[in-house]
Amino acid sequence: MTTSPGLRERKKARTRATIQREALRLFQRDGYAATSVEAIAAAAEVSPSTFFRYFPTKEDVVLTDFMDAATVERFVEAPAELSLVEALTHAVRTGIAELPKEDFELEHLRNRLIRDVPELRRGMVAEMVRPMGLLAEAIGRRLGREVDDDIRMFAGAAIGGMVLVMPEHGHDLGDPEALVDELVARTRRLDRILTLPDPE
Amino acid sequence: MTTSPGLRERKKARTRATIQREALRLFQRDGYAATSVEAIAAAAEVSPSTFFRYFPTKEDVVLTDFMDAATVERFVEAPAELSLVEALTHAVRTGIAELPKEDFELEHLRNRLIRDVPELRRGMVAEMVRPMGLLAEAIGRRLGREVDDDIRMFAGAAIGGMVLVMPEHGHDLGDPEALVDELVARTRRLDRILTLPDPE
DNA sequence: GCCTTGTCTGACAGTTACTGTCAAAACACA
DNA sequence: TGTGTTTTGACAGTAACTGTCAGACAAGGC
Repeated sequence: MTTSPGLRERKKARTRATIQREALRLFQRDGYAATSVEAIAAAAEVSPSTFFRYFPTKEDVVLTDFMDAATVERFVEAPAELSLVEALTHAVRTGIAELPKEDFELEHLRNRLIRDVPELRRGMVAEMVRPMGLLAEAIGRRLGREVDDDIRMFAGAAIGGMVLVMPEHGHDLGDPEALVDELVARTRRLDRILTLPDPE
Repeated sequence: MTTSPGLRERKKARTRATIQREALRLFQRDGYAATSVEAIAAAAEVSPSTFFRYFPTKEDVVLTDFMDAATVERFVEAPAELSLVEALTHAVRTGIAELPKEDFELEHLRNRLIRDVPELRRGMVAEMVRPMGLLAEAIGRRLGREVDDDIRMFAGAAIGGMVLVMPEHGHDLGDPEALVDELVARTRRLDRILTLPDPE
């Protein structure tokens, strides 16, 4: 895994990371709207064309999906006694914990941007459809059960339930632990609201 | 109310309706992306500037909010024995029923566009934050209860729960009754998934 | 080392959604 | 009819994308 997968691949990964890092830095410094793709490309020392090859839109630099394959796996494999919502919390929580603190800095910056820039907030919500779908499938796997409308609704409701209460925390949640605490509190609430009916 | 509110207002309303009608017609004929704002403006016999005065973005021609003040009112005033989800169904259902069939045609066209054009679908989901907020407040009013995080989560979950199952109906739902049936079936499911805990 | 093959990059031109400004036109009201 | 306000159209400008194409660069066989 950590062994070199070819010079080409490594270079691509580095370019991508550089673009994202520089972009976030500029967004923070000058504001999202005021930072042009051209400026980002210049800061990352690539051409605008290259920028768009790595990120299809300017938004996507900030909105990389927060529910990845690893999170899904942790959700499915979570201790059996946990409820669905608890398992989800568990998955996200351990994900945050495993994050190197350098990455967490970036993550934190991303979250602040999403919270503060309306356009990004909007994009984030729009992007939630994918996590919903992923969660639905993951629930199916965790329960060893066909994905039906009940599961799809449950998944959508679980993600949708967080939309209005997330922007709430105006405080910054700079360190991982505070964020996790917040998350746990929220999801405990969510667990009392949601119930997945038995199949059929 | 129905008496003329001045020539000016009437003309504005007509212009707005014309723009929207022409836009939807062109979207249907040529496709959403292939129809430029300039073309819409020309078809509606206004200037592009005027188009943007009536609709801040091209998307907004299609994405006029489906949860308006009247729906909220019907929700709040729905029979007391109905559950929250049932009351919501009731509100939407009666809203559809009251729609003149000409308007329903347009509504139907809009729904098809939203379903079929990815960009619009995305926009629709992004726009759901507002209905969520409206629903949260409406729930507070209906229950005569302060809007807290439980209510916010419930509202978000109720709307979010529909996201994955709505695109499902590939069939067209051309007539209002079929649509209502579909809606009722969905929301009955939703009612078993969601529970609003008592305050505190 | 060298050459071929496939991939990545940069330059460029073009489209279009959207913004802001300003003078002219259309309406409201006396 | 005249005056003040609102609405409109023309125009210029910005910036996010899209598509194309030739040149640079890495991978792998010789």
